[in-house]
Amino acid sequence: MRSIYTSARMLLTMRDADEPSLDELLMGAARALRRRWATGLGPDLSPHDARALRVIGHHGPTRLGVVADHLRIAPRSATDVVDRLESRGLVHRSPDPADRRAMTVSLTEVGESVLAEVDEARREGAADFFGALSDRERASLATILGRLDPRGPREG
Amino acid sequence: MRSIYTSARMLLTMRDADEPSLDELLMGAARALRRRWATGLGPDLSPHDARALRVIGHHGPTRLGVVADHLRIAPRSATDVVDRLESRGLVHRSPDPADRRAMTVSLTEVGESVLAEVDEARREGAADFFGALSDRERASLATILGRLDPRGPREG
DNA sequence: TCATGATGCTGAGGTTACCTCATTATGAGG
DNA sequence: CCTCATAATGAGGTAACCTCAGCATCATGA
Repeated sequence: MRSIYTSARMLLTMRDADEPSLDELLMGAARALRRRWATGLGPDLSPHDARALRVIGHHGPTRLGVVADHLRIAPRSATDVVDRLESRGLVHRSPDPADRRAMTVSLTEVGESVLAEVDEARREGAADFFGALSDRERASLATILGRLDPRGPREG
Repeated sequence: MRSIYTSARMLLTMRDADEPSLDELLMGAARALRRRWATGLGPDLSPHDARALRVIGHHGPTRLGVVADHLRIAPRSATDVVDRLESRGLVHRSPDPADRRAMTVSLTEVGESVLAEVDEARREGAADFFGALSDRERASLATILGRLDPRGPREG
């Protein structure tokens, strides 16, 4: 209990006022990386649509509901997202052979190549972004970030 | 079976498939912190409105246009944001004494106390989130994140 | 000093990406 | 086979943006 007040709390509250705090640094870095990725996408594909493309491409033939889960949107909204991608020729629907109620979505050839570009730009952006760090720093960063609890305070 | 190569590129591209990459770790950590903050806000204040409240509270009497700049929205949209906060009694408009075209926005007493709560929840959320780390790890994380370029690749 | 153009806010109206609810078709268990 | 759950989608609504136009005011320079 003492450590909350003697260490963690101190480090987080008694810093110099003009230095960014840890949370600002973290959010700033995330924002910078997101911006870099977004500019790499070009004007024709929103980050959200790119994400949908990645989900579908990674998953293979994907049910609409699965797309919704991964994008954290309502199932009904996945229909619209897929409609949009389909109208641009990036994906196509097929009936799910295992369940005649369901549709699966897959990438078209155009979709595959667009996804390859997106993935490459993304990988390149990340490599460039983290390229400012040394190998040791990258390893250290990965270790530390890995120790942060990605779940809420009281969930698991 | 991984090779002896440990260069930067290798670290970024030849990781184990089930281990999250550095960019995933970073975005995951940012998302976790954002979620923690959002749940602390309660259902009555969106993250965006909370941000507006912080901008106004930190700035003192703030022109609508300044609010727009900080929220990265069009000036016209700042009017709506301030309308909403005003209708909830959190801020009030006053004419700008230096420019009779302009309005400034300030926190009401209620706004001050809501902002104090928001700030406290935010600070607490961050302290709790980074509390999983040791002092050394926090210091190291701050140093490393500080070395990442928050600007784009070719801007400054 | 006054015409001219820029600036600050807001009314009007449009777009977009969500949402809920209802409907249709199908699956799955008593 | 009857009933309930589930998958996708049509219909319709909402919230948060946007642009454009308009009004008041400021700033400039002839």
